[in-house]
Amino acid sequence: MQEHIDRPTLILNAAQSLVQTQGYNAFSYADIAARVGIRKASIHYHYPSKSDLGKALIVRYRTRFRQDLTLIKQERCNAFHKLERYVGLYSTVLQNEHHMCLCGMFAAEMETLPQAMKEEVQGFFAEHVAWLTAVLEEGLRTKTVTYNGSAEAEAQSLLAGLEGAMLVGRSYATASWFEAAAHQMLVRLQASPS
Amino acid sequence: MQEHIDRPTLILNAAQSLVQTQGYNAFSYADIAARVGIRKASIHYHYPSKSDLGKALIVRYRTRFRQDLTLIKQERCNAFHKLERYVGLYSTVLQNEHHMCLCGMFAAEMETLPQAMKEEVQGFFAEHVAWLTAVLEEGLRTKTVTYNGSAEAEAQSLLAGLEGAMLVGRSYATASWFEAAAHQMLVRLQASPS
DNA sequence: GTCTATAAGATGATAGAC
DNA sequence: GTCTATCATCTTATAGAC
Repeated sequence: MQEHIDRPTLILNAAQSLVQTQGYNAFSYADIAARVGIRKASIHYHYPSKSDLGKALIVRYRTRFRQDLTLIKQERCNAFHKLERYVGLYSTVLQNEHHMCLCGMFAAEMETLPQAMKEEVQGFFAEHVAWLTAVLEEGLRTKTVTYNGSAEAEAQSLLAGLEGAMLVGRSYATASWFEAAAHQMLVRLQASPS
Repeated sequence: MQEHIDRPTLILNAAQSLVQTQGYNAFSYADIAARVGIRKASIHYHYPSKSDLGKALIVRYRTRFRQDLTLIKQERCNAFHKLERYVGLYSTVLQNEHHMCLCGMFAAEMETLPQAMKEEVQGFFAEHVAWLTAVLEEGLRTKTVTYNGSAEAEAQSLLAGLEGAMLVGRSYATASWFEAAAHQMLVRLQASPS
């Protein structure tokens, strides 16, 4: 049942895992080569420079996340449940070998990244804030979500909370740190049934 | 009026700024040497290995932050205002050349750090959660702060929100990203006068 | 497409003169 | 304490054989 996975994908998989655990500046082509079982030169054939690889990493990550967001949006469930599902996406990332959000990690290293990568990272966050803002507005209308102030500010606050909870929670061995903080954010947003 | 600042301090200052903007793995002794105007070997005299330097960085950062927390705690103001002051500390760090929280940056790179540094980073966060938990409990008693659930979970959530708001906000050029998210967190915690 | 070989430069770190 | 000089190793990247 073992699927054939092409080289470029295997390289991206290894690279993504390395970025999410150690950061973009902390891994080398040698690390990927060791994990995939090929030579460094072969990686350069598929991704000539490290920034090409980095760019491809974010593009794929954004595409996958965009699909998840679209799926959640289409689900027949209320806005609060959509937020729960959204938080679940982050929980899943973290539970997978204590991975940090790829773009959260890139955000930390932002100043050292080539321009093409910076723009992708900014696009990721802008996209998520826009998605969250829409869901929060829907939640207010349908009275399944509660908050004060603008939906956009609340979206920024929630996104910040989740990225920060991954960041800090990852520095501890216990997985519960993230879960406690994230649960607190969700409960706060839940409208009490009237 | 120019004070004499000793070499070890000048080295720490340069190193701290480099970590807060680029990360621990992205700067080298050569970068510090260029900024301070000395040679690489001189840095090794004061801090033999990079991990010695890293450790000294966190110890100083924790000490300074601890002094700030003690000062805020002693102020004659209500618990909500203490939280405002706490948020102000992060705002100040970020406004200083878009610096990320030193320990937030280290948290991202956690897996690549030597054990001695890891423990310092964990200690930093544990200390802040403990301080926030106490203030949040006081706020609930004195009715200046409002939240549901345990004070500790709320403390984790706030700390995560602030670290995350710095992380994401820093990836944009605009300073307002952090301010909007942080303001949202504060307003949410403020008890309405009865 | 993948390999070996190699380049050119950066990295953390040390020895020893001053 | 700071310097020059040097080290071994690692880094991204390329040339060319297979």
